[in-house]
Amino acid sequence: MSINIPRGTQDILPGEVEKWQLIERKARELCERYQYHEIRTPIFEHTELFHRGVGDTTDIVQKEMYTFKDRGGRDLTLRPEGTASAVRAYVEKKMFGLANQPVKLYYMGPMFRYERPQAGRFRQFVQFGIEALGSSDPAIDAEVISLAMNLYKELGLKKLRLVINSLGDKESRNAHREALIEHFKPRIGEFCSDCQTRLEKNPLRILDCKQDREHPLMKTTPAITDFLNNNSREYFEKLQKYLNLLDIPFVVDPNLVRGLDYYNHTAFEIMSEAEGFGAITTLCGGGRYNGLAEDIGGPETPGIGFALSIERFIAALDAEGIELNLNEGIDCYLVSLGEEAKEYTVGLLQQLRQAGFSAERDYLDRKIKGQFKAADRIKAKFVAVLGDDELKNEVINLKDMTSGEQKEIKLDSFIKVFQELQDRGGL
RNA sequence: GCGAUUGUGGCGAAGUGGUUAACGCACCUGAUUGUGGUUCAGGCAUUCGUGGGUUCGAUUCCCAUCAGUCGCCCCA
Repeated sequence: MSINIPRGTQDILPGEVEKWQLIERKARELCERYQYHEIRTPIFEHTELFHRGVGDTTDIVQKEMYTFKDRGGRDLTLRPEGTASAVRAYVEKKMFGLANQPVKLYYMGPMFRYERPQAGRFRQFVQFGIEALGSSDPAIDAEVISLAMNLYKELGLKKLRLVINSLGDKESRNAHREALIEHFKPRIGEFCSDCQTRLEKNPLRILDCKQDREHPLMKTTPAITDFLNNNSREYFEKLQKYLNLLDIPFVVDPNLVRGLDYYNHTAFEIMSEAEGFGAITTLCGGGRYNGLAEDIGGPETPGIGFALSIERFIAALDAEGIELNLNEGIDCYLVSLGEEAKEYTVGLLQQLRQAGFSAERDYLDRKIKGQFKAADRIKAKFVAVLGDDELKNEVINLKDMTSGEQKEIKLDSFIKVFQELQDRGGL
């Protein structure tokens, strides 16, 4: 029996990996423009970090973590998300003391959650995320959102839906929480068992329940918007003003509740509205997490960020039928006939590559026909044929594969002629 | 954790309780002894996911198991 890939993981093969590379390149380039700088943190952390950072009541911590003990008995966990690590590093490396403030970071890499895989959900998946630490200006909330939106747009996504909400500050949240409990308590028996346990632990999550969506009480829930104190309300209004200023369309959804405990004030989600997308449409999620740094043992620090999955990004591109501009094809394929010519093309191939061209040759002792087929298959723009005749006359036959034209070129000037050819774009 | 569904060559996909398991694509060879994308002819499964059972006989029936896919919960 051969061994196969672990459940919920993927091999990304050549042909598909180019999409990843393009998105990764775009993301880095965009971060550069926005002045977010990469941070690389370990793929595993002390389990405690996620208990404190992500929150004990979350599904992630309760049932989705890859937790293990190392040989020294340390309790470690493969990171299920990126924010906790980034903030841990921020605190541990005392980045709050840097001259450059706010601290703007980005990361890209694999995350791990033990879940049943389905469309858009994996056990190992790749997130790109950014974090802005040290500013509580709603303008930076807008900046964070705009970076995500721009990344999607620059790669061609159109069917996007940005949903925002405010969870308010601590005071607002508590007031809302009390109101929710009061609202649901009298008839909580009519709700699903999950919601019944949510009532005391985290009543906000009831709003997210899909099972009880039709219950009459769900239509009259006290909205967080009505419980925002002046400070929170003002913050939310400013954010909306900035989003309008940036021409970023959005809808306010008072029921938007993010699954992680650390969020307050701004919460947002970007979803794909493409037809034929799977059941999971969330491409990107994020929000403000003032207080998280403190929970981890650092100074009081405001922060905001998002995370998006590359897998879902690609799924959205595919769903919208967007062809990425991946440069395909190689510059030159060398066909050789006979042992002597073959030896010669080994050197020629090297020269082409050193001159900056993508070039390939046959390594399977194929006949000329087979070599041409191979050249065609990898979309060679040109094929250079070197046989005994050419070698004798010190020439090489260069064929333009799009036009079919063929020309004899002096062997010793081949690289130079080939270079000139590129500027003209053909024979 | 729960549910549905699928598992036949490199890929897609028929099929039947019984000597040789369709077909398409891809690939290889030749027609064309040094020129690709077209055509034609040939070639390409000694595990029909794995293990067990029923049977004279199972790829087809039953059970178990593993894996994939999709959905629920929740999330990126």
